[in-house]
Amino acid sequence: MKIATWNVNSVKARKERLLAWLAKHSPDVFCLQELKTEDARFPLEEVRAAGYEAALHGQKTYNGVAILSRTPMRDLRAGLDDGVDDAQARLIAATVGDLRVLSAYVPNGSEVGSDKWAYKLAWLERLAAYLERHHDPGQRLLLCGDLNIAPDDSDVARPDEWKDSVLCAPPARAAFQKLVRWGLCDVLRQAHPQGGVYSWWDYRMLGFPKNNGLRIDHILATPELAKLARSAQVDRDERKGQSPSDHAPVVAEFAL
DNA sequence: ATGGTTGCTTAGCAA
Repeated sequence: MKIATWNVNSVKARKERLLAWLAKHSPDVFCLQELKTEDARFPLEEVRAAGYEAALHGQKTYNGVAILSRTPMRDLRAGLDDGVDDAQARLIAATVGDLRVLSAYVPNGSEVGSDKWAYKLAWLERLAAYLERHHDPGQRLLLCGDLNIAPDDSDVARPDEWKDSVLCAPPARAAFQKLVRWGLCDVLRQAHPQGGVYSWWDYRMLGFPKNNGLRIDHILATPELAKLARSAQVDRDERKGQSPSDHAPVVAEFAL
């Protein structure tokens, strides 16, 4: 079973790339982030024609997440489901077979110390509470998406340049470790323990040509599921060419 | 070097 996650940075701007990627890689489950569009404007017919069902939690202009699946999904849940008044569409969950799948777009946080930074840390706390409330580490659970955290310096091409950023600051990394301690394994790290694998390169300052990358997109799995991982990688080629997203897809194969 | 680029929406925000 092939699982993938990709921050597309606008599904409308990336429609042709998305359809081409589906045709080429045929993931069984594909988590998407930053759709930047309402559900009614998602290219549903084209995605269906490619052989996928879609669970959508869209939003105009910003955010928006989805899960695509070749087989039927059930028990869809959008949002953090905690009663907080929050208009930002950043989480959707669905069950595929006996697998619970979460597609998450964690807030970027802008600058350390800003209001957006506080929202990021609060959102991560709410995500941890969501896991406690709805799940346990004994289940087959996948948390996929743009978590906007580079867990370790080995996930950053230029650690000194990024150490004070919202992607690397200690409170963000501590929030990631809290998810790990709860019972989520970092499947991509497991496949590349030496690091040096990146999933995002800033459009600015020639980020990709200089390979000034960070690993902020993740496939996390509960322990029994992580043991079934057979491969995990970043499709770095998707970052190349005309009109790429600033993120590359992360792909993992499971013996399921 | 508070720079630089992209997308959405149309001047300014978010990343």
